[in-house]
Amino acid sequence: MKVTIKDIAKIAGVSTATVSMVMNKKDERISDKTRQKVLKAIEEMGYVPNMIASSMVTKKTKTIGLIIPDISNPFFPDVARGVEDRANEDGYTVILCNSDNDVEKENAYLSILQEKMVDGIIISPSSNRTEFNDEFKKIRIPLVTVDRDVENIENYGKIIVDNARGAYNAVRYMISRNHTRIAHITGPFSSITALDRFSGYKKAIERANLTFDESIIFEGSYTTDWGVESMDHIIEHNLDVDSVFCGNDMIAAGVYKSIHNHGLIVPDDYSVIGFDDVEISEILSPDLTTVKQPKYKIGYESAKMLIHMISRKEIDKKDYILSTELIIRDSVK
Amino acid sequence: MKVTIKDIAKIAGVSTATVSMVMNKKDERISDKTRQKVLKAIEEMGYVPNMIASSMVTKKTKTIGLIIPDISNPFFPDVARGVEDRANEDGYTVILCNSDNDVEKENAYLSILQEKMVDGIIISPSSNRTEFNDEFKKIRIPLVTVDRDVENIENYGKIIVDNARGAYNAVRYMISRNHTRIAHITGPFSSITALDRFSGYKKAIERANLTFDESIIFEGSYTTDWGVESMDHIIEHNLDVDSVFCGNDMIAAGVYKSIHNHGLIVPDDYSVIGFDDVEISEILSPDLTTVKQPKYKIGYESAKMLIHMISRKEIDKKDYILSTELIIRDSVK
DNA sequence: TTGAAAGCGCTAACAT
DNA sequence: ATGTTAGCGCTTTCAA
Repeated sequence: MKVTIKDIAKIAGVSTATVSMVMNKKDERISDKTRQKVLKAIEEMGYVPNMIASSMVTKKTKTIGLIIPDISNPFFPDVARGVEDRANEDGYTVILCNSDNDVEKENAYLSILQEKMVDGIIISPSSNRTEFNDEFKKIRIPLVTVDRDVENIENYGKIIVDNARGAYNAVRYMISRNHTRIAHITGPFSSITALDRFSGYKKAIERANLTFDESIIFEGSYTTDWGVESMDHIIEHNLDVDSVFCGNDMIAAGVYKSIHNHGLIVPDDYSVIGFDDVEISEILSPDLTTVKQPKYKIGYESAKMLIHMISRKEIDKKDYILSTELIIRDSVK
Repeated sequence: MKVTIKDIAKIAGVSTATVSMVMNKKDERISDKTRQKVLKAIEEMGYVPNMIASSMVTKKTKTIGLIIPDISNPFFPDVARGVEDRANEDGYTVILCNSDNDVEKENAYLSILQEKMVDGIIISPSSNRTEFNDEFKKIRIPLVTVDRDVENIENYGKIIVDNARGAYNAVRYMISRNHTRIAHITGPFSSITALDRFSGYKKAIERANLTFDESIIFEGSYTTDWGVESMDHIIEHNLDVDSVFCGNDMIAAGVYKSIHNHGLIVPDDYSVIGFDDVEISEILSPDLTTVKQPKYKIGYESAKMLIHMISRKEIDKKDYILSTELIIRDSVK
């Protein structure tokens, strides 16, 4: 039989109310003698408080939900880590949910989390989500969206990364190093991040009075394969290109591959810049110059904002825009 | 005000027991008319069942805890994903905990998880754990250990990977390709996996009647830096080595780096084999030959075993040993 | 400084 | 086929 607060009360010869108070450090006015008796009983019996029962009355589970597309995507582990670290600081625990960018799955998790009475939710919404008058609208607990922006939902917090500016700075850097024909290999334009990075690229090109050339824009997926394929095309068709700005580091890795496969050299033959700064950027040789996303910080700050919303019982509408940082390594001539 | 089962009962003009029954699909003997009334009320009121209250009586939270050293370590996201997928199949949700290989933190999570009344725990125990007569012994709920083995605890499940055999096969492969001076750059021998891989290496060397040479064993950490440092040493001291078997892929990445930095070529100058098969092994050029760990499967099977233990209410002691696979790519001559 | 007791929202045994 | 009711283990007034 599980030992409960009643057992402790009996052993210590006090009431359950007293035990509860010392457990929760609301024991300023409990005599030291009583406190010791209680503590001793707890120790001896190996009492483990039942937080479910406590949640029942306090209406707090000290749990938050984290919904992301896929923890296997190298972008998210650091985000998750940031969330967990911040949550942990305030005694929260986090439930991890992978949505696979599937709106159905996302909705399912959204409602399970609410049934489990989590105190709040952090979500990186599926890029396929088009209708927001559904599950999202029904959410009555604190919510913060991350990374991908979502229109039409109210009463929620928002952490975003300034992708456009990150891209802009990267391309400007290339231009400052005398590159004039900068290709852009990007992820799908159905994703807002890809769109934003593209717009930053374009703006930098135009501001520098270079000609924007659609034929050296390669829209595809955020994968190594897409990087290889696009770069193969550039090299084999002998396109007039001196450098390439990649939508993310995976694409950049593919670009490296293609360049090496053709017996060419980074940055001598082509300069390359990536985006994200995942682990691989320091593994590639030469080390990849890339736009660093504050992944850990994204997670950390979103948890911070959420917890703030939870404890203030008020909705904190302020958006939080995080900026990127250009990490200059060795892939630009 | 939150709507509760009572409200639904009132609106539908039935008892809470009835509502409960239709909610839980235990409604074979509820008339169709009543069921419809209930369903309609639930729909109209936007009723969200309170699972905490239900856990209170059923003693099941449908939640499992997952304790790993660090989700940012590229080995774990796939494991976590496997756990979540299997858990999800049976309606379980998972709480993610990062221990940082810190026994204190691990113990803290172990007790929090029990307070939260999780139905079971999957843990990749800290390699620093030496005493098992502590928190571990006190655990009264289903538990399965993963990846790292732990002695002296009973009543738990166990998923292990045959590291020794994986290493053995890798080294044998190198030998079959006429390598005779195979260096081994490995992680810390405080970790059982490093020890096992080393023993596999040694066995392969000895079985082939090659001489085991301690001076080409480099024990350090599972990092790129350690790979660079060790390989630099090998090259700069001109050690008699024709190939290197690495304790993991990060080390192999460092080895590549060092080789490239010295203007040498993989595999022409040195053949290289890694361990784990994380994403980077396909990003390195040439593609890295490596020993693949079934990361996703490790997670999936551990969750499967755990859920089995949970639902059978009996402890399933059988260990489950997963094997590795040598993925032959282009880094061995 | 401490205890008694109500009640959180639900399920399950027992009635009807 | 459906309703009544007693808890589950805790916290929190309110009394003493």
